[in-house]
Amino acid sequence: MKWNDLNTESCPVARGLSVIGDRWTMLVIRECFLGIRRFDQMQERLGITRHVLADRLRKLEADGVLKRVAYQERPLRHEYLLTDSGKALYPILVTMIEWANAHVPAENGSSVTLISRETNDPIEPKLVDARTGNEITHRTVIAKTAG
Amino acid sequence: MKWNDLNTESCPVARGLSVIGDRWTMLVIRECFLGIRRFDQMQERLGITRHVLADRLRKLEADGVLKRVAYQERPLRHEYLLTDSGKALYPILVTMIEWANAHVPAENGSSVTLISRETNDPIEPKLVDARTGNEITHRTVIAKTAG
DNA sequence: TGCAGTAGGTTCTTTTTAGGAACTCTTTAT
DNA sequence: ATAAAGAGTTCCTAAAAAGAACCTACTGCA
Repeated sequence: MKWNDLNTESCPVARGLSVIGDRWTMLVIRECFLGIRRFDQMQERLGITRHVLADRLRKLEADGVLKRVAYQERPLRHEYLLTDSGKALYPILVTMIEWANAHVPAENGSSVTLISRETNDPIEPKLVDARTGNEITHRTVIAKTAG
Repeated sequence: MKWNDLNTESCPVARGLSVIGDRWTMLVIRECFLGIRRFDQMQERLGITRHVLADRLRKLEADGVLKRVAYQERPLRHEYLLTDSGKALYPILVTMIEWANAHVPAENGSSVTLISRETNDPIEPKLVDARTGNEITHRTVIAKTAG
């Protein structure tokens, strides 16, 4: 199977990966959540090559995750903003942060944690079923294929 | 920045991606959650090349996500099982499924949804703070760099 | 008028990674 | 003795990413 066939798959994991399953894409998204909007700024912060960054931004725009918005004419300049679909990636980012903090040790001690914007208290992400409030684990939930 | 420098970064997003930020890795993990344990079975189901699959399994084992366990001697054969660290990836898989179902249309209508193992009811994943029960969104939570 | 600077790319060239197919090795099954 | 299963490895080609330089409007300044 070629990589590009993934997004035609019925499995949502494969479809999701066809958009964000790439070495750089989630880092670009991270920058967007941190308020970074411009090409050069992203390029410098990430250390990504300009070529690859241009490519990823194009793809993310095509996939409806980012939108390219002019912030000035003459010369025409654009910035990249998260769409609603892009903002909806936040839970993925948060669960990744949580997993990595717990399971991938940083080589230098420092790290990044999540805190409440209101109270400054650290938060402890947990995935629950909105209907019942029960925690979601691989023991309580299964995937089901629907026609 | 080279890809391999990512895992030394203090950002947990980058560290997480150094393990799972790859075209195939989460699909291999998906197979594991579906109970697939053997090389040939994974290879056939995924359509991945044997070469790349062998490489990914080696890396996942090195990163402590999978463990390689002998299920027979003579000839010696191994199977791949999720470690605790690997099982802890389940919330990432679930949030990805949820996002893709909402934001990446399948080209053929069919899809996969999550249901409760007990009641068979569909579940609706939601990320909350375990301490307060409040939903986590990019408006309520920020990242903080520590030490 | 000309020169430097800024923003957002594109064009090379070289290295890495992936795809595709065939081959190996060990052991049981026919 | 021959074939098949299971888990890879080898080799060779094609696609992507790294790295650096270059291009195209402008603006501001001397």
